Amino acid sequence: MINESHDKILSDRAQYLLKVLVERYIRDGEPVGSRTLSKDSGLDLSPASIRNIMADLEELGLIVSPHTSAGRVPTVKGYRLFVDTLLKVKPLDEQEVRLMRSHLDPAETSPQQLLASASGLLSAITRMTGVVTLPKREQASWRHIEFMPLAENRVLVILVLVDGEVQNRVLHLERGYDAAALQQISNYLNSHFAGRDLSELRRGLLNELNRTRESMNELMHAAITMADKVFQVRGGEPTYMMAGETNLMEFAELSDVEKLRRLFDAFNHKRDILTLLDKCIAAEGVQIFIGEESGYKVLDEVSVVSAPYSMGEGVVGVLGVIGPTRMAYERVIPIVDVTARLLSAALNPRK
Amino acid sequence: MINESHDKILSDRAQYLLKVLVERYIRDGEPVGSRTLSKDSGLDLSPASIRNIMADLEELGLIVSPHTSAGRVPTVKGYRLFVDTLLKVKPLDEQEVRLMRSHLDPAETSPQQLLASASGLLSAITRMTGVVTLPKREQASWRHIEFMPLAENRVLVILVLVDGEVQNRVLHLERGYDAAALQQISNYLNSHFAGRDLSELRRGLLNELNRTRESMNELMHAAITMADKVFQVRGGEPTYMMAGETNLMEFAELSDVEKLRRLFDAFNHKRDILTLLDKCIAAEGVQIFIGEESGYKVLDEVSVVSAPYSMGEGVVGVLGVIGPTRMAYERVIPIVDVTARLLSAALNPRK
DNA sequence: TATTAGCACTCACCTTAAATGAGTGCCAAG
DNA sequence: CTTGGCACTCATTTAAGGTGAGTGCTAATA
Repeated sequence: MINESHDKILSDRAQYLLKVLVERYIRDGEPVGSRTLSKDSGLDLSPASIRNIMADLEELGLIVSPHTSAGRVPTVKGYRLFVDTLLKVKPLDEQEVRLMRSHLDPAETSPQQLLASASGLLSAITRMTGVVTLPKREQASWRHIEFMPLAENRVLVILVLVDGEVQNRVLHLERGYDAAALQQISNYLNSHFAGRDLSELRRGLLNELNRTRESMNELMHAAITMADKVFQVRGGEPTYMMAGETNLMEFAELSDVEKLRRLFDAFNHKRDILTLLDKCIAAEGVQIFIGEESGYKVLDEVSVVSAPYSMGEGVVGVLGVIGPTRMAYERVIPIVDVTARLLSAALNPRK
Repeated sequence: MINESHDKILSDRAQYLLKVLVERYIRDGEPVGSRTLSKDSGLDLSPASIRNIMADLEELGLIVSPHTSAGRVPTVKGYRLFVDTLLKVKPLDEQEVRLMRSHLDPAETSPQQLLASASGLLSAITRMTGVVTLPKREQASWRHIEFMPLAENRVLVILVLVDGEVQNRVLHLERGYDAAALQQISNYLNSHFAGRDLSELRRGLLNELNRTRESMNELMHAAITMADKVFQVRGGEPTYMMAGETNLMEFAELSDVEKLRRLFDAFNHKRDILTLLDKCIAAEGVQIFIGEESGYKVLDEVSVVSAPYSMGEGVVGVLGVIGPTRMAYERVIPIVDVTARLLSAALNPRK
């Protein structure tokens, strides 16, 4: 009775059986029993022996049975072991990659459209939900700014970033400026600051403000405070693009309307999903959150497979796939990986 | 046996009973039987008499029983009669209107945001799905256009409309232009054509093209063909904003995942919904499509209540609510009506 | 003629019980 | 260590009976 099985290293055979079990469960979604496993494994073992091993696996918390007389199902820990050490990701074949590349054409008119294509592609190819976070732009630089008067002291700001993305917002000011004044302000900012990195811009502005404190005319002062306002509120809250949400309705484990509703609500509120995806932006390659690992209750029954993509210098966003824990990881992982690479390439036609 | 009931005019009493039945069914979603109706109606009639009348109503196709021993449920025809002649829409009380108005603040920074607020408001207040089509802009005029060179013969076009909305798109051209040339082109277009109505613009352009055929320098020619390109493809396909899709999951009649999936897919494909909503743009006030009336199979189980809204001169878009056929029309109708008015008012601060 | 009471009938829905069968744990023998 | 055997568990299925809401019809009543 000495508990020597507690941190017992899994035998190769046990690991192999876990692998077979997970694969089988992923394939058809039903608890797999000892007899099935015995046949499926190809090993020459009787169901009874399999049962012994399964008992070990259960003791280690890698599998559970949903109820007494059902087969076993992988736990999160089981999936984790599976994807971390048992899984063989077979690279996509050339033809698939070519197909994917054709959907992420760098000649696509705008980066925005590229991102939309990427999430659509992920969703279409995996038949699950594709998601792409919009680029963090702290280190992006802008190339042109334009101001335009609106009614009642409001000013429309148009900001063009180097990659051709256009942002616009409306500023409420204390006083109005006429078109000519605004034109001067635009000119001043464009000639002095265009091309600067957004994060270093504010420092530059403050410097300028100090340096020229006395000599400065009112217009320049206005220009600088206005620019400050613009870049202060930059971009609103970050967000993402999704595609294929409805695909998730096909999966039996989500066929409960209440669960679906919670999941979709989470998609709409975005906050949880975003903070989760943000964790991946630091990581190097593909990241996987299985079920409850994510830490969000709504995501208990789904897994997220993600990978960062880059633009210009560094990583700026994350893309991925959301689907049931019981997803075909060995397929999804390379798909996400390749999509991230292709997107990065498409976003950097220069290189 | 002479069929004199065939196009019999409904007695007042029968109509009244239909009204009570529909109201009751809307209230708690279950088939209503003769006994319930007898009590609910307030009339001093026994269930047996009610049954006779219900038989008449059924013969006229206004109600049906889902199965032999259930109560009766309104048919589409029944709902139609109900909303057309039986329904008393009570106007919203002052307080509600004030609340709604506060959510559609004309000081809202951009029209886009106003539309988003409107659909959000509709969804929040009805607990169903709110939808707002984006304005048709054929008659809108623009106030400023700007071109900016991108890599590889592509040009970024920024178009500012009079209401402050900004549109941008990318043109692929046969040859490249440098920043200076594009600047000249912008200047030319802005000084000659800004403020023109978009629909008459192309005519103006063609005239100009003919008038100055020989005397024209290459740049002007480029300007005109470019502008033509811009305004030709104006705006991509029309679309709409939605809010509260997930609210529909609460309704029992849509608790079937398969139905939900089809409905949500329809929302995503937009085409059917848009053509349906477009029909309403011509109508004066509130329009109602009940179930299959819409002509789209996916919408069989839902109703659409819509009203057009205006901006500047005429009607430019439609907003509305999508919910189960069994919705509280007497509440939804005034809500949609008022929202349309408030939105129109907010979009026309001048007037 | 309109209304009503009475009655037989239908049918969804619930409860109960029994049968089924996949799967398990454990033990003793190989 | 492996295996056959065996008793046991328990979700799932099937059948059967009971319940009750609701109906249509008929005949009596006002």
